[in-house]
Amino acid sequence: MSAGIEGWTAVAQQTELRLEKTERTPEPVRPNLVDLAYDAIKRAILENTYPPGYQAGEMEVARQLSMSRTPVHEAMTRLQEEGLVRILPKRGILVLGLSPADVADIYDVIIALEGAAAERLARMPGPERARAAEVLEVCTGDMDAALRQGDRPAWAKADRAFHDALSHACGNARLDRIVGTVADQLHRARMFTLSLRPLPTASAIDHAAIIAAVRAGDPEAASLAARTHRLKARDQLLPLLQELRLSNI
Amino acid sequence: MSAGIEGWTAVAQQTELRLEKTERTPEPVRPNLVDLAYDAIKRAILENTYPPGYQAGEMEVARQLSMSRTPVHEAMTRLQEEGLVRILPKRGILVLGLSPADVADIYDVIIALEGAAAERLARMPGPERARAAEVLEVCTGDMDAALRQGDRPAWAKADRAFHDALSHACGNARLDRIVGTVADQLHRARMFTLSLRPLPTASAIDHAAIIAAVRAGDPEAASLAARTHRLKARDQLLPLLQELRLSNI
DNA sequence: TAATTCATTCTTGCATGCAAGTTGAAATTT
DNA sequence: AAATTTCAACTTGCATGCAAGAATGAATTA
Repeated sequence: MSAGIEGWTAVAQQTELRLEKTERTPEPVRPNLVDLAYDAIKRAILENTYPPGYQAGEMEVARQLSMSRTPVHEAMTRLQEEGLVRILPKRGILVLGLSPADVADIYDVIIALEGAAAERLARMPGPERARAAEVLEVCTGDMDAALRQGDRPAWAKADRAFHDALSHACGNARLDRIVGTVADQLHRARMFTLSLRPLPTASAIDHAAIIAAVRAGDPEAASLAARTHRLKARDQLLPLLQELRLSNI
Repeated sequence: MSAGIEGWTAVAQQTELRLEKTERTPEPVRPNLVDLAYDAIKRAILENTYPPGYQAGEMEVARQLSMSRTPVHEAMTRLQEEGLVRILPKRGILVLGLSPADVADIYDVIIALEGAAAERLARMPGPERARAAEVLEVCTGDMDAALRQGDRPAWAKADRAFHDALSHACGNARLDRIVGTVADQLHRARMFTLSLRPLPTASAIDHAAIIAAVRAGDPEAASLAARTHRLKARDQLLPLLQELRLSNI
């Protein structure tokens, strides 16, 4: 499980958190404060504004978001369920880090589910497959473009878009949701090592293989390609994390 | 996604909900009311005390649990994330049903993840594999015993225990947690059709195959056996649900 | 009679109040 | 001086208060 760093000093003391509207929120017709708090805090964690080990009281976060404690409290509960923070009974929240073991676990889940998504996608009727393949190809194109310019953040964003599209297009909303949640957690680790890895030129080939299998309507091949792709990514990322000996991100 | 039944009459009007301690709760050193409410409501839904279409205000539920609205409110948010209820903006909560499509989606997720769990299990070092295999065998034994006595509920319970043990023993806490959540949702559908299905004598054989593959340390075979088992269950359950034309459970 | 408007009541979303529990340090003892 | 106890400030968990929004039904109009 997630291992937090107990004895850290709080770093992001007086940060101002923004309340922005994220896309993934279901249907925020009348946006409620809980969702706003949830999104803001989650973003702060994933973008390392709240680094692992950061400890804060609800009051403090509530002040930063200019709302009362109640919505923050609820948001924290949610975040704890996702494994991003731990609520220390009467001592506030602790932002958790990801150990290499955590990352490995997350990859297991993603590999299994994304494989299933690719398989499903390849089983869809032709027109839908073609449409999905086109979306995926656009993402891959964006990745190539970013790669040629050496723009790593843009590459990461396009890569993320590819994988989001993959699980989204498969038509299984639950699967999509779970993959999204788990991929969010991976995001931190990937961003952290983004500048340390060689430019991932191989990814484009992997993605092409997935797209081809989807186009061909070959579920087995699609699943295999998707899983292989993530496996390779995992085997590239994990040694880096262990080498860094940060042990936690 | 889950389709609720809009125009139902509330059935379980004055039910008294019990606050019992469930085993799955992480570490309830000092049990907080939110978890209590969450468990109680979830159990009520899964056991059909709150049937699909049941609509209730927070106040009402809070009274049944003899607590204030706040913990109930938080619990409802969690349950909505799991897809068990929908919060109707100012009209209370609606217990959702599972359409056959929902069940199919859930099976996709479980098949993928349980396959991964079995694979992981088969990759573990010998002693751990043996220990896990023994646990699994005990569950299978319980199933056989229940089957011989025609005790369907006992069989279902033992079957559940087998699958819980499988994902639990694989050592990936996140995977275990996700599978647990999703399997919970399946529980309703399975219980609903429990008396309508023929006695599932084939399950024992499937389980034996999984156990054998784990014992042999054959990840591929283990994964395949686990997935095949769930696939068969799905193909048996889904037609029944569609035939029942309840369309929602 | 049917449809529309209006008002009343109920319910939720969030803020705040209160009590229980925890932390950290001062004060006391050994 | 070290260890233990006591105490005060702070924080959370939950209850409650309040205001905004929605539903229901009455009253009015066509």
